[in-house]
Amino acid sequence: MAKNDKKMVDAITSMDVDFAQWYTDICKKAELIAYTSVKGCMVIRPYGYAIWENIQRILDGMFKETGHENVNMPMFIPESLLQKEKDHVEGFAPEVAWVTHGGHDRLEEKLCVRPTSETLFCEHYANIVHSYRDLPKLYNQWVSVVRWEKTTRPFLRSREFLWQEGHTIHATAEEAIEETERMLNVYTKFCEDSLAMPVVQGKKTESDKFAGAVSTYAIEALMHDGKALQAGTSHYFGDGFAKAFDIEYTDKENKRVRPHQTSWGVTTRLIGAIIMTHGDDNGLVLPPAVAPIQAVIVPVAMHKEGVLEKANELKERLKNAGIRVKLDDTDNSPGWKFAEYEMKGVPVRIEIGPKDIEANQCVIVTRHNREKTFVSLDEFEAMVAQKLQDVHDGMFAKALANRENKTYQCTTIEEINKALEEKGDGFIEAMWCGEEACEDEVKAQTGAGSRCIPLNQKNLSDKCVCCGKPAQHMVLWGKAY
RNA sequence: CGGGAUGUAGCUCAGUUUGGUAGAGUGCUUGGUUUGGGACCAAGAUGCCGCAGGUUCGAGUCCUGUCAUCCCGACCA
Repeated sequence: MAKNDKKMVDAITSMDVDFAQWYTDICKKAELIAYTSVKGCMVIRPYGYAIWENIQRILDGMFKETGHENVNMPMFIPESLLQKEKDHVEGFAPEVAWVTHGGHDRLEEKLCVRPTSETLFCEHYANIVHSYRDLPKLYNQWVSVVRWEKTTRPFLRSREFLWQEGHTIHATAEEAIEETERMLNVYTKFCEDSLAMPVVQGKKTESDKFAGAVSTYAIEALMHDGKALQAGTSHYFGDGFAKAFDIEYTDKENKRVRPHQTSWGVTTRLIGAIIMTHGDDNGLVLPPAVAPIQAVIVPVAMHKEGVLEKANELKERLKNAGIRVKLDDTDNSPGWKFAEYEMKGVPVRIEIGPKDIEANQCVIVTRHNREKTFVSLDEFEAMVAQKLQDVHDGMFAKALANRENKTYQCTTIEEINKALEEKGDGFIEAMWCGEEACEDEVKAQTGAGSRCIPLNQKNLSDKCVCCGKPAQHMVLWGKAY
């Protein structure tokens, strides 16, 4: 540890002292966001947006790989259209923003700013789906949506947020269910392989599912402070929306039948998840796959002959190797740069100075553990690539260990409270009878709500943790963002 | 939406009790010296004191309203 540690830590609030303040500090100091004069609407600054662009690029590739096409729907929904599906409108009505005027004139029918686009997709599908030959339609869009949240936080809960929403329509229930599961798996793979973030796949309980869905699946992640964050959802709609929006097609037997639908989405909340899963007291720690800068080169004693030339040469070598690299040749001190790029979460730092050049080497420092390695320039590109992989693996292992240390099996409410009290917030695995009353009771008595019914079930007991009646499922419980 | 707190230079904050010419540190600009964990010297620039009303000869300071941010609840991706 460097002797100047204290000075660096002073830059942000320690996560152990005040996790919420630490989170806000990271958002601002790593230049991810800036606040604006509109509550809950933030500027996503270039560095933050670059993370989102990388998330988009990778996910969009995965969507295309699974046969999806991108489209763009209007941002306005007429009130009458929103109201076609009863559960859907009831679920979203409390948080929609309305447009009532165009210029100076009051609108005949007010327009809702989309909180999600099921209704628009359904209206469109009713127009273009006529035959089994028209199915499936596998659509996705990258847009922003608006939900009039009461309490807002950068990335985690803003009134406008960026997301992708996939909307698909299929000939049969089986196909649609398969799609729902496929996309849940795509999200899981993305979180684990690209964000180094382990997630639990599960099904939402009846009370917690999407407004209008038959079933909602989700991936749940555990943050460093032991609180849960829903990282993505995938819904199966059955033919409920098709009924409400009068979507029908003619099948091979010349019969009129209803198609089955899905929708699925992830949002800029994933950036919040990255911050809270991987960050530390020195700042952000970014997964290499989505880091805007994967490797930063810090020249030492820059004015000395040959240093900057060598640094530039290393930059070119990494660029040619397909690594996102930045050379910082500003005249800030090396120490300043070290701290700066740690705050920004750059996975790998390369130091190159006169002593290194003489020895045909450089120093590679990995962000997640701040380990230094001296590396021969002969194997430079391969070693940087290896270190990026090490950072990813190390981050994943650390996040998984955190989750495992904070996952508690309980068979009574007393045990839940005891675990949360003694070990801190975390995931609770406990059996449940399936009654909403018990779900509510557990939350009321422990503060931990049901997060999901994990697909990977364990049989911890044959009795409900709350009422003691026969258990149906193991539920994952936790306090959530 | 309920309870609490805060808005003054890019950032962190003092000044508000007791109304009287707008402050500090840091950052920024320029020049020089430096450079392996947030360097140093010198000179310089930077403010509708969140916004709108009101009281007053005079408001950063007092009063009313409003907006934003943070924390704790209820609701949510």
